Amino acid sequence: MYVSFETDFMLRGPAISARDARIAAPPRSGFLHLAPGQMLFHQGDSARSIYRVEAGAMRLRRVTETGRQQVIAFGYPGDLIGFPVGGERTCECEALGPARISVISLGIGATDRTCPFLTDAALHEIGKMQEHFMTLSRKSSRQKLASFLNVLLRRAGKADGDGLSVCLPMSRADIADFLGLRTETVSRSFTDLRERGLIALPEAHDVRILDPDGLAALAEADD
Amino acid sequence: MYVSFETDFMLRGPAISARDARIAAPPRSGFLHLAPGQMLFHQGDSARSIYRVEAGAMRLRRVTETGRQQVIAFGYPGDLIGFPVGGERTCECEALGPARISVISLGIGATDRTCPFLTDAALHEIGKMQEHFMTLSRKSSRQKLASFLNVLLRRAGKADGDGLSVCLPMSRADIADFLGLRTETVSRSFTDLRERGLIALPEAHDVRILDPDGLAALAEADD
DNA sequence: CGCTCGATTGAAGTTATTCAACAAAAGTGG
DNA sequence: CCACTTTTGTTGAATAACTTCAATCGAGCG
Repeated sequence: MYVSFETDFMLRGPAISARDARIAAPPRSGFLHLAPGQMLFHQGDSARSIYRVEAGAMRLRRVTETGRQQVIAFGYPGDLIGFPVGGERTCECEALGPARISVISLGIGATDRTCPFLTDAALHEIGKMQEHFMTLSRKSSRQKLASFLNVLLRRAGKADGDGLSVCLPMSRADIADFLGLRTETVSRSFTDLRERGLIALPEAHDVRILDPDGLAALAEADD
Repeated sequence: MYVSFETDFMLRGPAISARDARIAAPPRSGFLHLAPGQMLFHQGDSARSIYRVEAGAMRLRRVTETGRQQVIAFGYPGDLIGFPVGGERTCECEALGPARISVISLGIGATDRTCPFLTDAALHEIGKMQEHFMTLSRKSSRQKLASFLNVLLRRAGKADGDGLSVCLPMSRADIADFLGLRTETVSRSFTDLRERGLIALPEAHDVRILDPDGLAALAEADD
């Protein structure tokens, strides 16, 4: 979950491209049930699989040699996570709450039918990451938060009475780390959006979206 | 070119993984010679190929529906650029100076030998983009610039007498856009690095690296 | 030679961060 | 189940950082 609305691909499974209808869904070698805080994988783990989030939410975080940390993405149902680079996981992944994960084995052969699937998935991942670049740069703190909530709304928004609401399974610190801000700034931005009448915060991890259009407009605004 | 030091992969060509030695270099259907400012492709172009920069430098820029622009990456010799997502280019690409580009056709079949190549390339691209996330977030302007110069030094650094130098084919505005800053801030950061004795600027587009270790230390510092 | 564009610098204004205090929620152990 | 501790979230005030607006400088070009 970066800042992308292209959920169709991930939710429906791999695209069956017209130019090769033989591409099928990849084999799933099993399901995992994770407890809150449980690690799915660590940075540097050798890997021959990727994962699909089936339920719950995951946090992907990358750490540099110097100890600098950065939340790279959040994994929501339908998201593929854990793309191995050079046969290794490039970040660590932790469950934010109870989560169900399906394992997609990448097999061993180059002509394996998983290859086109993996290629397509990796290319879509690139597109989603590019979207996230647009959010990280040149936006104010409240615009970043508005963008973030906007994406979450489309990915995990639920009808709530006559309105919409989003649950935030991650901490303020996680959100701050993801958006390149401090937790205090995130907190202030939440307050800001609330005072502007765009959202309501019945609880810290439960956001009611009062003005979806206004939120989207703020997220994409040029000023 | 994001913020990655993993140049080996790109420079040597596709990795010949031990588990499938049949993976070969992809077919190259031709070379292109671009003039300064010439576009290689536009956002939204349909695509069945990727490109490899052979000489020169390219700028990749993404534009939103609202007109917001963002420099996503720079393409240096050895870099693969133009990964199509859903059969379309997701950004526009312009030559920063005279450039030579090789075209890598992605063929039409799923079992084509280009698939493992493309998969590997896309996965490496993901890793490089993750590195760039580390630079965009939570770094000061001079740390961002130091990181940028540090990468350029490793990608395009040349021995210059008894020292090192880097040529910057892009404008200050491009650098600012890439790092999520303003041109004035980039300019001030250059001055800052110069006054700290880390670099010298004989000309605006010609940087001498006086203290490579100090530059690298600043780029990764926690303070 | 004069023009234009890109780069730099200055000063003021805005925004985010830092440090600190407090409040609220979650976890712990009796 | 309640008191206690710890963690997490919010808010305030001061500082630092980046941006904005404006002016200047210099290189490239007609």
